[in-house]
Amino acid sequence: MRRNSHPESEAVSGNEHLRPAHDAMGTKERIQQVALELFVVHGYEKTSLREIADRLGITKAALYYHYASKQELLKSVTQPLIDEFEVLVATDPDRETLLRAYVDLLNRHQAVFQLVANDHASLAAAELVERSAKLRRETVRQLAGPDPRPIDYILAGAAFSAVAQAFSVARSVEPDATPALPEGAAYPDGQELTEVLLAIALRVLNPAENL
Amino acid sequence: MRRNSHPESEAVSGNEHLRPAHDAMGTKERIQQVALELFVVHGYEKTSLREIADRLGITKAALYYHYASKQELLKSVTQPLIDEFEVLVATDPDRETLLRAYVDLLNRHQAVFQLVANDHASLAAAELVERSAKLRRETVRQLAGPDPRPIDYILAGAAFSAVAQAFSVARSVEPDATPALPEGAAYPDGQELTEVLLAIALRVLNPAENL
DNA sequence: GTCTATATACAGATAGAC
DNA sequence: GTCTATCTGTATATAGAC
Repeated sequence: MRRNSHPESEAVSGNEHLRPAHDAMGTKERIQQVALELFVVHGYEKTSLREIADRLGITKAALYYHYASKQELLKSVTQPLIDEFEVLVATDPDRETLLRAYVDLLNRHQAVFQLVANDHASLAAAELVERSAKLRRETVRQLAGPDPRPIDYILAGAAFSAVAQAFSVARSVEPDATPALPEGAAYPDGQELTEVLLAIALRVLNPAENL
Repeated sequence: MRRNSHPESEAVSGNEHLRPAHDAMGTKERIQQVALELFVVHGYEKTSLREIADRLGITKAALYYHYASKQELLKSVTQPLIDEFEVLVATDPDRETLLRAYVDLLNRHQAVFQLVANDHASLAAAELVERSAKLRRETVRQLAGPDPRPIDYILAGAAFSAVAQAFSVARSVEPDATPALPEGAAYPDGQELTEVLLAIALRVLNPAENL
């Protein structure tokens, strides 16, 4: 990968005002933040670097100082979630631990989840199609339990998806797609929401005998 | 490149006054079919008209004889599913009827579901963001039952999503994302699959008291 | 109904000044 | 670290011949 220079170290050189790692890091993070927002709304392919730059009040060329390409910018946005998820499944946790950790991931990487779940094109551009498929395969396998029958895989997939969707409703990720709540009513959140999501998953994961 | 100027379908040439567009229908449908396949795999924005034309053995310009724009082609592909879905929810069916009809929709419009579920950009380009949000809102409302509390909406969303995901696993819509089955094992299909999906939904939709 | 050729637009990306 | 200016590729869409 090509690097123009190291913005973090250069600012400390002279007698300028303090513009340490702070400034460069701040810009990179603001770029990621704006890019993520636009990717989620318009999709990766439909979002142009011009649009990102305009929103930030800079030019396209300035973007290229921070990221070598549009693809690199996308990867930098999706990487933390994928890496964390892979570490999680690699520990081969039990059902409940896995589900709780998954809900924690949903909470901390909400927007990135929304992006990769709704925009396959961004998965492809980030070269994550295979890795994310493997993640889903592994998660389903762990949820399906030992000696799974076909129906157990179906239930595991359903439970996995139900948790994410229930989270999406409770956190109003797509407000237009959910009925409005009456005055005074509110969705559970925090630890209470985690318990609800866990309970939903366990409902689905009940043994298949009575199907 | 193929230069055949008369594809087929002279069978009804005596009936132009009754079915004037019949000649073009075959070609139009082949275009839709190829377009849908490519949209699903690469996403709407990443699929070029050149790619569609090449796959059909014609040129881009020929495409424009059949569809006024790329957007019109997309709309013609997504319209049948959306229209049918809207008719369905407009009948305000009971839970079980709705779920069975939904599974029927999944079966008959599998690829279109896959497209709009995984590619928000195509929803936007087809100007279906609002309509599909309303469809989901209405479906969730009907699944949540009368006098729903917040938790009932959460359960309804979870159940809705669980059915689609369970269907996707059982029909191996994304084979790489599902663990391989052992020799001789197979997923349920047809009426049996419908019953399984219904049972999963009803598991989730159980009253919320024991959450 | 399909072709060749082209108009037009805008995307991602680079060069070099400041 | 950001700018202006530009290169290059490719996309949608159109014009007009056959």
